[in-house]
Amino acid sequence: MINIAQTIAQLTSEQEKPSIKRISELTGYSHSSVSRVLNGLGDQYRISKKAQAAIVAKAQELHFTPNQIARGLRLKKTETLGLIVPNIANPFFAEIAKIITRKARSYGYSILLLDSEDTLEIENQSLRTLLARKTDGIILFPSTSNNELVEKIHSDGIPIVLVDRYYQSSAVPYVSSDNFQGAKEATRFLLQQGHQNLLCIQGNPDSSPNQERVRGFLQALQEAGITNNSARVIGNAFSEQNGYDSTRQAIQQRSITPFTALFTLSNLNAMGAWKALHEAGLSVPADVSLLTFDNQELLTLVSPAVTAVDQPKVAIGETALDMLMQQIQQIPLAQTQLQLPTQLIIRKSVQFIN
Amino acid sequence: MINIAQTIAQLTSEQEKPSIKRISELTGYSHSSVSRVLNGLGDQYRISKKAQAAIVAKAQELHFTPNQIARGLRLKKTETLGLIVPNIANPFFAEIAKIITRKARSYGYSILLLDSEDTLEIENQSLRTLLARKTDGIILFPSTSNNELVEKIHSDGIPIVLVDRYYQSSAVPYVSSDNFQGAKEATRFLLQQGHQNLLCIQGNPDSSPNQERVRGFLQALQEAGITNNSARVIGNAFSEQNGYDSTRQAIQQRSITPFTALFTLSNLNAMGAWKALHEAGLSVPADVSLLTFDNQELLTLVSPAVTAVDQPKVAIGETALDMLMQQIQQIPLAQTQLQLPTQLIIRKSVQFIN
DNA sequence: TTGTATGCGTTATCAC
DNA sequence: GTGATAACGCATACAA
Repeated sequence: MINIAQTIAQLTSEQEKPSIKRISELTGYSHSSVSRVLNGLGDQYRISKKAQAAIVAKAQELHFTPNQIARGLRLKKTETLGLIVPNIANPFFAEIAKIITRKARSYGYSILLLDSEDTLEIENQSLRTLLARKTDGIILFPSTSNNELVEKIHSDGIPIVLVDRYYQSSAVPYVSSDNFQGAKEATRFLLQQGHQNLLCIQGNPDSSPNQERVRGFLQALQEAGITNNSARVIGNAFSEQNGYDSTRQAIQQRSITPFTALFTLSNLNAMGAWKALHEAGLSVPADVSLLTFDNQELLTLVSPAVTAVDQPKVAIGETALDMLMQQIQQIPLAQTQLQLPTQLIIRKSVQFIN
Repeated sequence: MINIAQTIAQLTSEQEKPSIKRISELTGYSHSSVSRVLNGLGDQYRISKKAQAAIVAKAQELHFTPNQIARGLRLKKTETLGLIVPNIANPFFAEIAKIITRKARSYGYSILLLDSEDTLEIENQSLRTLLARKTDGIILFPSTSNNELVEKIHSDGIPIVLVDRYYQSSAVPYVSSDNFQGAKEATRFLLQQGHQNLLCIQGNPDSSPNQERVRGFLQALQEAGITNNSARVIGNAFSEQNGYDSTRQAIQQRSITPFTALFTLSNLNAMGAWKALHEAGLSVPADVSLLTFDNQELLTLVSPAVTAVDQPKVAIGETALDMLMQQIQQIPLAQTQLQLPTQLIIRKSVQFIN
């Protein structure tokens, strides 16, 4: 009786996971042959039609899918890419993540998503995770303006590309918006509309996009003959809170430092500024004109719709992936440091004055 | 000469990747001992302090990190979770993804992110990808109202939990908002404010959240003695476009089917409706009151701020992960089908009339 | 206290 | 045409 029970148990457990070994047992062919056939190498190895048919049939019957873990171990490639973003809940990052995910899928690659919370500590922990998991490449939105671990990864020859932010005087490949030109163009537009007293609400001063945007802002002012404007750059974070606080403070000191236009350096900053302006009873653009870096759907919904510098998110995401895939395929990169042009989208939040 | 060159090449290539084998060679201890020490089992196996010290020192020197692929193959667990969302660029999904990613990290788990584009085909492809990659569990935001593959995965004992949407009369565990109660409460509020002629702009009629919301809407009307209102549910997708189109159409037919309040069933629908209302020169709430399911930051920025049904995103994300981890750890779930309470957030977009 | 041998599922090298 | 056999890097049962 015990034997029978055991036999039944065995038969039942014989419902093992489909594997090459199992197909080999069931068809009578060696696992080498099975592997070859299933990888489409049957003809190349001149395996008989009969054997091929039997193997394929059994594989389909068992719904066989190769174990990617085993495959990854053997092949030393996982067909997985690591993506580290500072905050996936921020639409800017989410939209680019979408582009990247979609394109990666078209390459047959999957995405391991890590959220660094805009923190060096978690960023590095995430990088180590990706290293241990042997992802074939890494796409990183850096949270700081330099990172030794990233430099090491790059010099170790592991494919990596930086997006949005980058490191000064570093050879690590990156793709970002042309923040300098974008900010300069936006500032010029403000000046053309007759605004002389501008106020710039910046984000994280330690980040390259912010630095470049501020540089564009100041350069446009300088070219217009307006000098000594560095005091007109306030704020310190890419957050709604900072946009709100900085704007409130600016409004209070308006008698000392007057302004007719606000240039916010990110979408979150713009949202905060917008709130503060409305709370103070100031009307856009009648009282204060508003222009922001980083175009977003919601800017078209508020009234008046907000004039914005649009970043080429699709191009950024696709280029990042292309650059990464080229590294993975050992194709030398034509350009390793790319700054893509932005576009000024004129809406209703900037008024002409004189 | 050739020999020398070869020797040098060997020496150089001797810079192999750090591995247990390598540490074993360098320290003179067997790889079993190395593995044990590195997994913190040194004392348990009574490995000498001296050996432990030597092994740990060498591991640190080489910056050894265990290869998670090999580990996964051996241990049959990857410490990776699959997350399939319909659209990572939609803030609702992105915010929950953030919660999930963060909490997963605290468990030591990583997230493989797939975007199904709200399509059954890509959803199934994504599921197969996760199966092949042997993720320890799957969190799925379904794109349809049933899916045989999901049922099979669940009956195969693979940990899975559905989020936001779920399947009728299915045993697959899920967590979502209490869409019925939320919609009912919102509708009641509209009625209390004196509105009798309501119009509901729905999302995907094939999805469970939409069905439940519509049910709540109709039930509240019925309880108020208002009948024959099914004609007052229009639209067919959770998109801005559908919100826009449906609203425009409703405005045109306003003389036939008058309405004083609009109840949109998602944030994107609300955005579209908002646009259409403004384009038509209708003022909120003076001409038309607006209330939407799905609270979002941007609803506080527009003027007037929009009254909304807030879904407990944090609780949804965390509960989903808890339920998944319990399955992974073979802990029986106390409840497999959870509907979490929503909260009506009253702002300025609904006017009292009589 | 430590080492040997085996296997996870796959692909690749070689032999016949 | 096909099949042993080894190897990827790790963990572990079994020895000693």
